[in-house]
Parts: sequence; C-alpha cells; structure tokens
Amino acid sequence: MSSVSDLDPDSLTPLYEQLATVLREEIDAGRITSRLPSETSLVQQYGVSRGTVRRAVALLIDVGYAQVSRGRGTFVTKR
Amino acid sequence: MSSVSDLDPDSLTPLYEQLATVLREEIDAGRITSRLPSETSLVQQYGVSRGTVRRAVALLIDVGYAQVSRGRGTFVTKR
DNA sequence: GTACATTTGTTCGTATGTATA
DNA sequence: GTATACATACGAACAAATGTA
Repeated sequence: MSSVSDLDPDSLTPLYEQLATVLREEIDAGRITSRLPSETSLVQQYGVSRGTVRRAVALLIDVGYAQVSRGRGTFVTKR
Repeated sequence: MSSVSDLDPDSLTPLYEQLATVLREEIDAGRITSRLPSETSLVQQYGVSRGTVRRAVALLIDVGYAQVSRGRGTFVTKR
C-alpha cells in the first residue's frame, strides 16, 4: 500500500489538495468504505502532518464525501 | 461588522502596526476583555494573514497588553 | 461510576518559499 | 538588498466527545 500515487511535496499543487484527491479516489474506487482512517493513521500512511490531513478531509466534507463525528471518527457519506 | 476602522493596505504604516493599534484601542475601550480572539479569528476578521496577526499580537505583548498560553489562547493583561 | 484510550477540535510556535514594494 | 505580506506545512499543547474496561 501507500502505493504508486503517493504525494509529491515538490508539486505546485498543495499537499492537502493532493491528499484530498487521493482520498476521493480511494472512496470512489471502494477501497475506503464506511469509515475513513483516523487522522493519526492518515498522518502515518501519507507522511504528512495532522494539519494537512485535516485540511484534506475538510475538502472531502465540503464536497459531501464525508461526515465527521467528534470522538468517533470520520465516515464516508453514502452516495 | 469589520466596521469602520479597517486596515488600509495602501497606507505607509505596515498592516501589522495598524492591526496592533486597532487591537490596543479595542482593549482600551473595553471591547476586548480577558481574551483575544484566536489568531484564526483575527485572520478572518481583518482579512490579513496569520503572520501579520502574530506580528501585531507580538507588539501587544511587548507593551504588556497581552500574554499567551500555548494551546489555550492569548489573554488580555490585567491593567 | 470511574478511569483510560481513542478521536476529533482548537490554538499557538516555528520554518520555508514566493511575491511585491 | 530589505521589509512586508501571504500561503503552505510541520510540531506541540490543550480541550472536548466518545467508547470501553
């Protein structure tokens, strides 16, 4: 895992946008279902900071891909 | 809001100085008490970057108008 | 009922790169 | 070249909600 399409720190596209795109693809492909990994997990998986993870997830929420429940986790929105 | 005395990007006075002055006036007038808005709030309220906010607040701290507590916030110094 | 771990939410501290005057 | 200003990114500390033992 954390396969080919990892993030590119040298890209002109910000890391949080790159990560949001990756996560959206994972959801679309059905590789992430029902629940997103915790922020801490995503930090480890993608080698970025928590702030970057949170910004990426915020973008997913904006486009209706996820909902957050404090203390429980972040859940993929049924589509 | 973000009322009358907003900041003027075209002024010769740097934005961070303008903001420091505004905040000091708010404190003196009693419109800001006990706690300053978070840096993020000030960013939104005044339409400047976080660095500019931090520089302004640093000036307030220099003159004894505020104290910072990491993770909690910035507090108006009792006078 | 309490204590603990997990998870998200908020806030400040710092560094770097870019653009502009 | 210098100072200002913005955006991105990482780190750390603190807070609150949740679930479980």
